[in-house]
Amino acid sequence: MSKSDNTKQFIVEQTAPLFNTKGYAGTSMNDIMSATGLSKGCIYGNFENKDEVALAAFDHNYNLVVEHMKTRIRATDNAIERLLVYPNTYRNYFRYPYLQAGCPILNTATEADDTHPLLKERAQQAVDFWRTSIENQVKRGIERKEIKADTDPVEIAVIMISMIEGAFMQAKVTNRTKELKIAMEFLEKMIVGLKA
Amino acid sequence: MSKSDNTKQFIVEQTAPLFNTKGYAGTSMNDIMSATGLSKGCIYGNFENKDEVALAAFDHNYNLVVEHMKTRIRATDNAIERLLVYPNTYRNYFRYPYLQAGCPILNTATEADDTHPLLKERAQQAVDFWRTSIENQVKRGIERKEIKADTDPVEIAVIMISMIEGAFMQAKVTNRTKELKIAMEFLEKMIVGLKA
DNA sequence: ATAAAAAAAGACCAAATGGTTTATTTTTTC
DNA sequence: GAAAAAATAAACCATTTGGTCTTTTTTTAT
Repeated sequence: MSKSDNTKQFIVEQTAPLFNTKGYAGTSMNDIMSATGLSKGCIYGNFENKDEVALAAFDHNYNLVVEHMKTRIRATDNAIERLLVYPNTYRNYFRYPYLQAGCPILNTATEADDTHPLLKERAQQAVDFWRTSIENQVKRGIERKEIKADTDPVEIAVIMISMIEGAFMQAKVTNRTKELKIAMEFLEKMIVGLKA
Repeated sequence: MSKSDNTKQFIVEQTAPLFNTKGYAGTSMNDIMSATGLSKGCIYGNFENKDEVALAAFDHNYNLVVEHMKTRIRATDNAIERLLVYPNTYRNYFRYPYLQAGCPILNTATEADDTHPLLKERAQQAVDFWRTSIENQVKRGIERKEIKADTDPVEIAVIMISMIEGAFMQAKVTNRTKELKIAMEFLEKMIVGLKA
């Protein structure tokens, strides 16, 4: 890894929480400079512009979540358990630094949907990938007779994502986990109810 | 109504969609000036600062949603129908100009949760009020024997709000209503299933 | 050890930011 | 219809914005 690759990585790591907290419009080049302790020349030597930093920061935040899920999902041995990883993770979001400022997908989607096409596209791809992942997990669960055959994979995926993101929003804005807990418990009951 | 009351109202009406679309950090005084066609002096003659305009704009957006719900709910004659108003409205959000840029609660909550205490408080109050309203509707429905006695009002409220906001986010970021439709249909089935 | 190349620092820039102040216009009151 | 008051326009301000350019430092290759 070259020096600049290193710096690039460093900038992304330091600014990713910033963008997730303050949003794209709310994060300035000055914020980026003080978060990294680097000069403007250095930032612009490694990235074209603020946009590129923001996109890299989103990718980073998103990847952290995906990697977390992948790791936990690998540790399971049936479809029901795999699905339970999602509500279980989000219910304890405060344990994971990259979720403390909120879900990067939710934050980016709501800010960028009418303002920033590139970020919006990233958020959209993230949502689509998430939905497809859940769908596939349900499908494979049906094939392996771990999940009831009449389960609708798309419906399950949509319900899970909606519930998680909606409940997460409430947790963040109320500083309570009561609603999040209720919603995640409902989801867990629903998932367990899919058992074949 | 005095001249300035009129202008104040005008400024709020013209900027409310702006703030809902571009967010607080993304909306500048210049945006406000061109949206209203008024001078800076006039804006600052009617509002202390950008903050005050933003808060008034949120209140306006939020009130439009609340009034819409109230009106539709008044036209129903049982608890099940009343609950159905929510998924029914959000599923057709594109019909209502004040929802086209997104749900003001969701947008404000996700932007302000870590950045703008005053706006955050407004969003929090909105969420709390919404949850309480649904809870009360469920409770009254139980009293009037329109809803099953073993229904948990809090759980229903949390599930409804989470589902609506989470599905709405997906609709906005994907430019599709597929997910929103699936989620709202699920909600509707669930609500109808509460019938005593 | 040194020359060349890469990376980082920091001075610089024009434009935009939120906000104030003064001037002008409009409205109200008598 | 004139004087006072209120509302609006517009010039102005310091600061911050995203971004560039030149200089200095650090790294790399010989």
